[in-house]
Amino acid sequence: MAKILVVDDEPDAVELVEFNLKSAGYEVVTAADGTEALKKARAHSPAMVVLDLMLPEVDGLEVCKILRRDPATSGIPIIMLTAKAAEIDRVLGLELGADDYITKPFSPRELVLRVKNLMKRGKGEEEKKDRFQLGELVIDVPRHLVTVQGKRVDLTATEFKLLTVLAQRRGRVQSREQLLQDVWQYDNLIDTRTVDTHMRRLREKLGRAARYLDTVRGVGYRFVEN
Amino acid sequence: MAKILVVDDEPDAVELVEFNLKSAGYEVVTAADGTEALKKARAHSPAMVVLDLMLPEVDGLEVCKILRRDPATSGIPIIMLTAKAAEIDRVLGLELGADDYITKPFSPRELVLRVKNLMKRGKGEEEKKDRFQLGELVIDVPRHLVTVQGKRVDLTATEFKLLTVLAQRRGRVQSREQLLQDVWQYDNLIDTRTVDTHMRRLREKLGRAARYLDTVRGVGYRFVEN
DNA sequence: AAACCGTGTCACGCATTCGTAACGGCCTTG
DNA sequence: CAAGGCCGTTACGAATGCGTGACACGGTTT
Repeated sequence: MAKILVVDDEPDAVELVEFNLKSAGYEVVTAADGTEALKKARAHSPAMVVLDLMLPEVDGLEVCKILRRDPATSGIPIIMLTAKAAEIDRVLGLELGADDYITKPFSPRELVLRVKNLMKRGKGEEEKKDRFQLGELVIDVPRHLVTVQGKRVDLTATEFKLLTVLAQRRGRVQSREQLLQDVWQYDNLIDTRTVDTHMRRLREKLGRAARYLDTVRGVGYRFVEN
Repeated sequence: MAKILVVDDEPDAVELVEFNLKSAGYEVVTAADGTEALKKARAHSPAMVVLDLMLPEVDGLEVCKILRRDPATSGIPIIMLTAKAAEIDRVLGLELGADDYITKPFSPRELVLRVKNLMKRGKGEEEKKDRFQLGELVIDVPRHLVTVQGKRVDLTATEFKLLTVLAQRRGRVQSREQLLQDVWQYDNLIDTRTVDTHMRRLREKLGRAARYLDTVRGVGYRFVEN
């Protein structure tokens, strides 16, 4: 999942944020001061930065500006943590373009919500297909609808996700582990054979359209290319 | 590129918005009060208006209404700037049809994103409907009125918003989190199960028309397509 | 003050869905 | 041809998701 850089000089604050973001399924990198933050931002190129305004030596504002100036990091969304509401205007408004802010003390849930929100917004720009059509099989992601020969097929949430993940990677074989990652998220506690069962249910429901789902013995599963 | 009219009485705010929109490649015209805004809207016929709600003399709501009434300007998309989340309902819902809103303080990048978004939608010709009719169910958004089989149904503000959000995205499944975002607005940290409760109340009040509201297990809710 | 309304949360129970184990067939390999 | 892995299939207990009723809280009305 996405990697997030958390910058704060108070270890307690870092830990709090880290714990909650990890619970939400994000990977977390931390830094305790401005220079370390800049170094790690370049090294890890995180998907987002959560940045405390008050930092020793190089403060948050500086870090923000520098990140924005460097083309390698200028695209990374930044959420500012600030103690004073009065500073908000400067943070958001002025030359440094933070994308959102949270005033301390903040609720962990709120933080996670804002992070998710920003993540989604960022994705909006990259194009991802939300509709697939192969012969008699149609997959409509936003409508959560699958039809075979015009007839609606009722899939459960996991079946649907499994199908779309395979469809999005059409032609490429996906190992069971890969599928567990992408369909079941990071729940690695699951038996790989579970995938088989779901594939079976999926094929059963798809009927004749099941022929688009290949089994690659010893490797995994694949959605046929055309 | 497209021309955008920015209306705000605080010079700092205007400058901020202007700078960011220009950076994004738009041409910008500014106005500091309502009458100036109306004058410039007619003179330049901009492709979009970014309009502060709080203005001296003629306020943003008035400007919005007048722009909508005049055929020469009624087609121009309007983005409202507002300080209070509570005002959002009035802005979007009621007699004046603003196309989007941003609460202050806002991130410049968010503003630009929304502007781009609206620009695209204008081209896409997807118009936001303010009246829905599906069999015996009629939803009149500007009038805040819902009828089933000609009989009026009293909905609370949240119920109504929930219904209209679903209706506007007819056919597409909306996750609980999505609905919390769009119905309950940003600031709230609400349990996702709350959505269920409101759905239940909504269905109860809608009676037989409740069949238009699908539950998609493991995913969210959906207003049926036809 | 009392009553009411709109709202958010909780707990319970049911139905569906999920994950796993077990078995048996098929393909591969030697 | 036999053995061993790999996969499809079946069945079943566990877990989950959702609808529902009840309740608490704050704001407004009576």
